[in-house]
Amino acid sequence: MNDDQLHDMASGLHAAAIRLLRMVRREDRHTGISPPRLSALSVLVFGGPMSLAELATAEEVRAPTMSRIVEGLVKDELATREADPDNRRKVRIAATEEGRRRLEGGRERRVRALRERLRRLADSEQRALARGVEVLERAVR
Amino acid sequence: MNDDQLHDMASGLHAAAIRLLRMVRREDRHTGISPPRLSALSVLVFGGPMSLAELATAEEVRAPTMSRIVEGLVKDELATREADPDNRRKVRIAATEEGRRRLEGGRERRVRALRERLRRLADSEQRALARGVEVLERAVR
DNA sequence: AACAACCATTAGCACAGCTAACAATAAGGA
DNA sequence: TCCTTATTGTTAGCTGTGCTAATGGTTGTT
Repeated sequence: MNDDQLHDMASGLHAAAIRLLRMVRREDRHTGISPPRLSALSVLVFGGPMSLAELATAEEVRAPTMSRIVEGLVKDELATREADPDNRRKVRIAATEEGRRRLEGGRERRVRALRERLRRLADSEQRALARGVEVLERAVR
Repeated sequence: MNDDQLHDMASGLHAAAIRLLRMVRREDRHTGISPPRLSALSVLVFGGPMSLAELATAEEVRAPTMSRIVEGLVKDELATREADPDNRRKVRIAATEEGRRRLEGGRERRVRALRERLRRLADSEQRALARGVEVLERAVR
């Protein structure tokens, strides 16, 4: 595909992604967790325990900001924060079981809402989208 | 496609959309406009002038929140706010030329960043993704 | 004319983003 | 070893964004 075609595709994909996430985000109010905390928790659940700096980098936020987000997660018992035994400057932040459950419940609601949308498509459209999603997953990795 | 297959596709699409937007969002720092203001400005540019309630609904925030976001846009001369002549309870909010320019510049940077990613894909992958994007655009409308 | 409904703003709270400054620990060189 | 420097995280203090409750105007209704 040439530059203009790629540009048009990127433009359409960008707009669609915005609409998609705006749609599913409505489901998050059921979790009772704020968006920044939910997002950080997601990184902990899928990425495993990590230091504050790692978590801040993953969320594209500065260390002081993440420090307070973690503080909130710990207060609500969704995560734990303990000193790293190897390097006592570092902290090791991890999701709790309750954190895992709450995150997974929220994510499941998002995915189900999206699935209901996709269900309305014709079967040929569903298959075309499925192939597109496979490609997209590699492209954004 | 059956329920499980749709669920898997929805799950993959959801994760990919998150990664995609997190990626392109980095370009926004060049605009010098905060994310909520940029998003509201985008609705004004693409949706045309509208009332505060309409803008708040589009952004899925409450009226007082949008009132202050608009206040910021007006202060920076990215939008105008004037009384609706037909119904003086309402306000008519519109993007300024400068607002249009700043938004379009930022969006263009986002799309270009995404395009560069898509460029790396094989031609057959690009075509498959293009078809998927067409389907997706209808699904989220 | 009185009352109700609607639209936006203001007040006041909690939280999220930032930079600057600090405290604690680790690493390295004289 | 001891002093210096780098690294890691937190605290302080600011701006901005989200909410609910309350208020001020305007419009519509009876």
